Amino acid sequence: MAAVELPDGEVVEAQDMTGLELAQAQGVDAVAMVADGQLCDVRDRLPATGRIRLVTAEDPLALEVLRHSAAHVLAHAVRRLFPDVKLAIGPAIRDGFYYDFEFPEPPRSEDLERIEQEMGKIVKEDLPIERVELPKAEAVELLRRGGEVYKQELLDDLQQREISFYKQGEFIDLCRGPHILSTGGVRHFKLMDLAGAYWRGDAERTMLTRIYGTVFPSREGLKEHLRRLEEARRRDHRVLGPQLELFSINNEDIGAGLVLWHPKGARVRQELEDFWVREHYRHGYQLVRSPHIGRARLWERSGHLEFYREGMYSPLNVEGQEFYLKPMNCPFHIDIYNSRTHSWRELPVRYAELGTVYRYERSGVLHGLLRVRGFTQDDAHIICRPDQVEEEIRSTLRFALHMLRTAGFSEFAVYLSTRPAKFVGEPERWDLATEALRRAVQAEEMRYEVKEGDGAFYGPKIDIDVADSLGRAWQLTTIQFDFNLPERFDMSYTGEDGHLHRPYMIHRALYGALERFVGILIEHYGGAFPPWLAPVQAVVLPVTEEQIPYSEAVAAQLTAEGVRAEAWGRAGKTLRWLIRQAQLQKVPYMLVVGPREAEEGKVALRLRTGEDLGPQEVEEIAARIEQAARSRTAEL
RNA sequence: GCCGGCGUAGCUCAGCAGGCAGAGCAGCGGUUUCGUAAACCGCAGGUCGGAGGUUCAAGUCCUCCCGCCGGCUCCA
Repeated sequence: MAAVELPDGEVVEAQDMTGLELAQAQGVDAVAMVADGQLCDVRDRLPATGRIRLVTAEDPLALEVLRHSAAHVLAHAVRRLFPDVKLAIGPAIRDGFYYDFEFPEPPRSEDLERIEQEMGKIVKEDLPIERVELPKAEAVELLRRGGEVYKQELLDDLQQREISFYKQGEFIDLCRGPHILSTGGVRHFKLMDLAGAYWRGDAERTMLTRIYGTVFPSREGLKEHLRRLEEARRRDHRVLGPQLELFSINNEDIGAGLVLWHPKGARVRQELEDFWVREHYRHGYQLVRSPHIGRARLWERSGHLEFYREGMYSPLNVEGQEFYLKPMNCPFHIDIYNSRTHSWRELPVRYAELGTVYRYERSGVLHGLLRVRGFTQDDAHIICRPDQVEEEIRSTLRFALHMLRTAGFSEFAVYLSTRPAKFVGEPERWDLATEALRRAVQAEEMRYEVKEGDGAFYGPKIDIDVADSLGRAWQLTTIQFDFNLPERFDMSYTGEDGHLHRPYMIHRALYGALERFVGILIEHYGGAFPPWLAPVQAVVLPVTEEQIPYSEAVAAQLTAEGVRAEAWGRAGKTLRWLIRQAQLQKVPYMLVVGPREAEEGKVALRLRTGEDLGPQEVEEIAARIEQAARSRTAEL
């Protein structure tokens, strides 16, 4: 007997029937069921024992099923309009679904509308979605007749004897399921985009056309989703960057993926860097600096030319010698370490550098500040003894969280990546390092997830993702062991025993890259930086032209007290206009001065939040801003 | 790199099927002297991303290049 939980919580016993039959008997509108946490088709037979849950369309778990069915409706519509398309795959994804097709003629973006309309018809027709099981030989024959070369390839990989298809009206598709019961359930959908996608993600193979869409059980769900997309668009750092005069990047003369930091963006970055430098000194790091280029032999020795050449800029030739722009800082730091011998007593050595590197990224993957070709890593290399490894990882984790929390993030996800199939170094070292990583996260009481075999070929690692204000995850911190470079550069220290030993080396970046980090911060804060990062902290706004001299005096006084303040008064500009400008520039503090304030030597404080705090002494306001900046809170 | 979309004034965009390059904002000049998200009037501003080509005529059509945007296994 299987115990089946109904959506209202009631549990009934059932056997020898399908989930669908039970649902119909119970008058339940089930679209899927969950057995052992696995989503499965409600058309399946109930298992003999175990606990099953029937899921309705409203259940969040059903969303995946709905999306997958929507992908079929999309394929159905495309097949009707373009009978010669070949179908590839059409899964549910995080925000919706897609389907990959091979079109005889690539469709144009205008075709999306037609396809959407046809999908609407199929939904209205409310075609029952049925499952058809075929013996493998028949399945092969069916796909062969239809000329479905991609589906045939998928079928070749399947081991089962019975192959499932799903059929709705005249449309049939090889599919694992599960699916909702009829096309009528796919009401609130929208096609989002058209894109190219290689078959199986392989650039060597055919370029297919991918159509993206999204679908929700309710109109409100769809509207809310579109609203969130709009909100993300409003916070897009590529839009806010130029608007807030932070940076520019689309300059044909300079080159793709190369960033110009304008004064305000440079100020934000400078504040971050100042903080970063101070904290690194406080945490026992030594700062070093290294050049932007190095001779070919350096990169030969490091192995970069052998394994990372794709990612490097072409060499420069100077006086018959080849130089490369650095894609990483590590070889330089190692060279500093190797410039003399080291005793076991002086480890750990921690070298840190805001090191600007250049990497060749394929033109199509560049994206604002988030993916660029020239960027500054907040890099460091920790060189230590085996007995120090665990404590180094622990303190680095604490340090990372401190840096991320200060920047305004409070939700983290930690991932531990272990040894991959192809690796260098001794397994014993891998084990020690991996265990040290594991014990360190446990000791810090951080929840973490293991990504088995996902480490780099040269060592295991821990990555930290943060969630921003819209709940999006960004990978920032990475802490990686390296068993490759210490060998290649023959790094050593003299142990207590008087012999030379190979040290452990850990690469780590906390923010990742300054460019990317600032991009993420812009989106996280929607451009409204906390006082310590705001490029302009306060603007003084005169009510009439009469108060311009006074407003300038106030700004000068604040500047003298260390506040980033500007006087914005201009002939002919009303207070309303000035406030609007300040709001658009997201300046945290607006200091209004009219005749009354000028008379009393005060200013009226208005916050970016719209709050009006009335007249105050200038010193009072300076103290307030300094306090907010010093504490690095987001509070104004 | 590849597929699709795009590039018109500093910014946002209009310019339909080739036929004299437009608007709003910003800028500049003036008027207004104004109390918490856009006062009013005027002026100036463009090798239509670049280079070729088709045409009597190209912002518009074709080719190449540059740059930007969405995407390129979240696997039936």
